[in-house]
Amino acid sequence: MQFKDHKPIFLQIAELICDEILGGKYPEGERLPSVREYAAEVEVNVNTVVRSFEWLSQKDIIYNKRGMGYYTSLGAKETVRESLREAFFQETLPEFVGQMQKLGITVEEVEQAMK
Amino acid sequence: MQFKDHKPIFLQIAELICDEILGGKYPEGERLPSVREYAAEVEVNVNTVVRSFEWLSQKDIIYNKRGMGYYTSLGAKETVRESLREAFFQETLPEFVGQMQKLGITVEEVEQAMK
DNA sequence: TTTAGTGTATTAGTTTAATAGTACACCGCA
DNA sequence: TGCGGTGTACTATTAAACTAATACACTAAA
Repeated sequence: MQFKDHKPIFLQIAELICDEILGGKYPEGERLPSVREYAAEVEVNVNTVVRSFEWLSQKDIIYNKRGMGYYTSLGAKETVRESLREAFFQETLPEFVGQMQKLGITVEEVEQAMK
Repeated sequence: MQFKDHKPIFLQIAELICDEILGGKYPEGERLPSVREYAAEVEVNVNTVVRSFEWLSQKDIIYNKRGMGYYTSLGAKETVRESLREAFFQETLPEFVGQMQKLGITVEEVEQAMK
């Protein structure tokens, strides 16, 4: 897997899993691949995936069953969706608008480029 | 100065200088503060500012006069502007649109939030 | 009970960014 | 010439992220 260099890999993996949950790959209560499997899949060290899973656990997106593995929490999809929507409107959008103003880019230019 | 933790400080400083050039603070051919001055201003180590200045030199945005200091290049403002516009249309905008689609956010919602 | 697959814990080493302090060559100017 | 301000080079240290390898307790299933 390709990672961007400016952001910790374990966070990029956590976000990837969020995207997969959002895309329906792991329905609520579904078991995720083990840390060793996932590490092999994205070609990364096991410890890095452990950090990603712990990060997601802390956000109540997944949880652990001792000796069995990690499972998606109830309402995980909605949790992820809400979390990302909030980040979009509170951070991404203002940043986006700020850049537009700074560079003198009009709404029309954006609409034109979006096609 | 406040720095974000996920991005190298020397890059954030370089971008800050780009913004200042864009804002007209350092016209073409104008001398920048010395590395020591700038380091004191943003409360950072001298070596970090050195890296920022070297990074900007490599992009032909500023240049060095031996024993005298750094100066903005001819066309620096336009160089910065073009560079940022390209990044906007090639990276920021596609990423923005991708997030909208992923989260099911409509153009109307964005327009509403922008007010 | 044994076995294989879980997560977890620990230790060690590498890399990159940043800090800190020092020394040096260059330049303008008094 | 000599002084003070430039950038530059160098070494050392710290912290975070990542890699690597190992050991261990837990669980389900044979």
